[in-house]
Amino acid sequence: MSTSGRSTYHHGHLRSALIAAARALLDEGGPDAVGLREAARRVGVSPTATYRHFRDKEALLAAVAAEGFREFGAALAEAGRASEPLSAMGAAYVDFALARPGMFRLMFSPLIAKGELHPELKAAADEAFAALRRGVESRAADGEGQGEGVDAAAIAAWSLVHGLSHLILDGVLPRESAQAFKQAILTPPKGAPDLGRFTAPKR
Amino acid sequence: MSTSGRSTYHHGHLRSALIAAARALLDEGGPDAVGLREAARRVGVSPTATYRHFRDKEALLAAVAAEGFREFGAALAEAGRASEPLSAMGAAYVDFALARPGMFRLMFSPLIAKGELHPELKAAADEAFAALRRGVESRAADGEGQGEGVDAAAIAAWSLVHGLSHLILDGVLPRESAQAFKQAILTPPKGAPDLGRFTAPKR
DNA sequence: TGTACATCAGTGAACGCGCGTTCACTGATGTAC
DNA sequence: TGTACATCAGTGAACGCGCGTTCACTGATGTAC
Repeated sequence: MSTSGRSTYHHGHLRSALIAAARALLDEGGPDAVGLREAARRVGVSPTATYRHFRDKEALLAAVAAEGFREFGAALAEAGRASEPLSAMGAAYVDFALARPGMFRLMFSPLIAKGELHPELKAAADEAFAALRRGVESRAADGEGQGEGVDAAAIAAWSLVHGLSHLILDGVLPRESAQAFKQAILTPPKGAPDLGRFTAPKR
Repeated sequence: MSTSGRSTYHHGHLRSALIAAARALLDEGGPDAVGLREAARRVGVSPTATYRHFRDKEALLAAVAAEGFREFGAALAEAGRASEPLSAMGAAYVDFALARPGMFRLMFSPLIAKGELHPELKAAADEAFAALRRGVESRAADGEGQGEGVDAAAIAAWSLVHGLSHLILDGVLPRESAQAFKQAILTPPKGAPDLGRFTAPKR
């Protein structure tokens, strides 16, 4: 029952407890603030115990990021069921980034990009991105630009929300205006940006 | 003459040499790889000597980032003189990010965002952003959406190139396709995304 | 033209810190007979 | 129903590392007279 005042020698849910601790550190100080020792300390366990559950620090980070991608993907998928999927997903994207900056950064950190080493992470990330793509495709379907244009449209839309998220997160754009920005940018006042017009890139 | 095999007790250009070393570290391993000790080591000087020229590590990073912003601003300003300023500037933005990932990351790192503490950095950043804004304004001027729309348009265009840069840098989108992406996204095939149509956000 | 001396730009040793990881270990659990 | 024993999940001490920063210092430079 108590997390810190553990009385039994065996923890019981150490793996998930470590992930939770790592997430807390992530929230507090970003990816750089996550450490095996500190996570173990918070859980009330020796640093060594960590290695029962994770091969190394990177494995812990990968597990955390995988959780993040699963939640991210779920949020995007749900937004995709709205009446205006594209703008709802864009809003969901930015909301996620602003609500969990540390997690967002970790998810897109280059450390984690070595996907092959962490299949669980790769799967979760792939699915989140697939949800994103589905949203753009649904939109392109009732516009004119199909096939070719979809890739570029997806990339443009993705870049837009991703960039907006980062600019706010990094303190370049004011945080308070996030809502206004989102609405202004994501709900075109009719006849405005059709992102499905471009030619597709190679891949 | 020789940088490493220094014979004189006094270095002569230690400040700029440290900045250069820090830039090299930045290129090699990103912001986290920059350290006072390592920079000093590369210049062939004791760690302590650093403190003659920089109050602390953050001051060194700020000086480096300021250089980055000056070069960034110059590149943007030059692109702004092209026949299609907006797309030229977008291309210049992404080029800069891809050519100097470490610098780009440092420039937008939250550590540095405490602008007030580093006036030189703040000035350089402000000017770069002003150049960016001028580009968008020039475009909005010959379209219909003026005044109100400019802020949102600038933010949208900025978000687009910023997000694209990050997605490529982070290995989410393939690097090889950068050129194709840039062209597809930034040179609208006529009648496509007019980013000047939105209502302006609060600030 | 020479010299005293303040100022400037470095040195070298040391501090405390927190980190990831390895080692040999011990306490708890659960399964086979 | 009890017991032997393999397996599992932890402990505790130690490793080497590199970091930012401070201290008291010394060598070089340049200026005033």
